[in-house]
Amino acid sequence: MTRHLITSALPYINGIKHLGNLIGSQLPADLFARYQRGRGNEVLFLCATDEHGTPAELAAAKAGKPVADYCAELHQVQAHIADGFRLSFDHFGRSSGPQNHKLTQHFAGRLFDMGLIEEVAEKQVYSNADKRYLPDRYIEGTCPNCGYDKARGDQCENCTKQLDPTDLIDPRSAISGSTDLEVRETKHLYLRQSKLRDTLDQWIDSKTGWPVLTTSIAKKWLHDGNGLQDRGITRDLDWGIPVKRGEADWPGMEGKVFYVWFDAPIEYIACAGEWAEAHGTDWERWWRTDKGADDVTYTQFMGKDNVPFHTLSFPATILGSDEPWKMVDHLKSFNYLNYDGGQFSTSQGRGIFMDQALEILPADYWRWWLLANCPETSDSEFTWEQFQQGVNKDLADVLGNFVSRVTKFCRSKFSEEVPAAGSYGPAEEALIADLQARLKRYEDLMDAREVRKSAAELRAIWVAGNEYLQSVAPWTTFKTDPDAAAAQIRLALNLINFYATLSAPFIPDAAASMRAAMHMTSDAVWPSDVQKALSELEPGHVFSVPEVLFAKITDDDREGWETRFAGGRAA
RNA sequence: GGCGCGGUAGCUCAGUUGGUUAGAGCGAUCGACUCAUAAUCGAUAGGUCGGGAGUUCAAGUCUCCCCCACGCCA
Repeated sequence: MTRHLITSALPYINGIKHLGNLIGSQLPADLFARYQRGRGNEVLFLCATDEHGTPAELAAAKAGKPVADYCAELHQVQAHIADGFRLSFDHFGRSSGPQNHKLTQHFAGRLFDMGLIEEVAEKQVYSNADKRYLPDRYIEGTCPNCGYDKARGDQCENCTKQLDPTDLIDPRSAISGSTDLEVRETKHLYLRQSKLRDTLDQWIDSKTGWPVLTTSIAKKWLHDGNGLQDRGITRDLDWGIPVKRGEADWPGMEGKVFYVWFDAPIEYIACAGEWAEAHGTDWERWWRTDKGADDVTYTQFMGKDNVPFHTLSFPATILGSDEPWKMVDHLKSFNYLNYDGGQFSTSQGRGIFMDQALEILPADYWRWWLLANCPETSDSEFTWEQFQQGVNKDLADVLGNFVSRVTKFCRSKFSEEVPAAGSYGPAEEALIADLQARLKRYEDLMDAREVRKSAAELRAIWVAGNEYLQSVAPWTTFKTDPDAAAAQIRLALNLINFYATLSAPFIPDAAASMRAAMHMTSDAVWPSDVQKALSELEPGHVFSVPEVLFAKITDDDREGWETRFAGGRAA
């Protein structure tokens, strides 16, 4: 039995995520977690909300709530929706939790001791009206280059010129519009990750089997221009983890907090602590190589925008601490899912959001289509027509209808019991051999975290059942040799169970329905031996004809949704 | 502008270290079957592999240039 630590990139707290966010990290992570559990391996699957930073503060202010209350509320909302999508986190934590406070402060102190943190004095824009320092992108003004009057302090979106806030003409706060701004000098901590460049470079070189996307992004940041740059890890904000050196105060850093990118990945570890606390168990055997985590395989899932933090910043934090923390073994990154010719956009409310998706269809529909079409090697695209076609064909026609035709045939010609007569012959042996080979391919692809190809192989396994039925044609056999037909349908009934177990990582609800229809009460066991698995249902075993597993998406449904989701999301 | 990932059948995508007639699913057409959610199964058609040049006995697969789309630029 192997042990798998699995984390999904942490969704930011300021609202409900869209399907592009879902397929970029949480859903493939869940697929892998469910698969590994299905194989009988030990899994710890963690995720959490990423709660600190200016956007959270602003969202809370907009909602008229204290930021802590706002985050607590949105955490519940996100947890509920995650549950709706059947994301099987062992723990869904919060980066604002006490464990993360302590651990983040520990890492900062440790990095300081190792000479990897320095204090830097820098100038920042302070808004008297907002009573806060403004991040560059929250300062607007006229671009000195092109005259665009809504240029941001980091870059002009019109002419793309990169700017400093002080370059702007007539700068104003993007939050309040106030022009009562002043430049103040403030001190911040910088993580000297440039000192770790060679270490990180070698570490990444030692990894094989990572997506090209992952390594190419990491390498670019390591070698581009002047190489890896040091980064500020503190901010002048109220909402965050107070800057401390371990448990001690940090002179000169009073009133400052750690920057969100520093504390968020540390939550991966703290989240295990939260989980352990809730279950009265030990988390260090998952995270400390000196305490049993040596045999853990750690896989991270994330969208490509998160790759630099996971390949460089977070490893710099861990390696820099010179403590025996578990490092990531496999870093699976995804491209973006587009929506109908453009991007999904949280800020513009463009696309389909997780709560809306669940309002119109069961989770399995989304899980299947998103995983089978995930943006694995390049950006991919969601269109309603393709979604409708894909779901109807794969789930309703190929899999769902298979269950229907088999159970209903048996009920009408025999009974709602597994028929006993006849025995498996050459056709059945051939099918079993074929399935054994396909199962091996499926396992290999799933082990390699090849999402699309795994879905394609699973679908081919479903198709094999239809091919078999079509070739042996029990409805014809029945007329001349009912015993042979009985054996054929006995095999087909067993296939339903077989499919349920294999498909559960993709479509857990439907898989459960299939097992329930077959009156399976024990936990599913991975069907490593196909021959054995297809004899699991004994003659006389009672089953039920289930409700339609997947109702089809009609053209009317599709057109209605196309219209409903054509505009932005109503605020 | 720099860099990154792509540009393969109508659509969505596979194509190891260059090597026999470039593959899959969907869609389309034709046929088979009738147990089933008008489902299933089979067959057929469809590509000068973005464009050009080069290396090679041989390039979708390597080199150079160009075009297009998307993304990143702390």
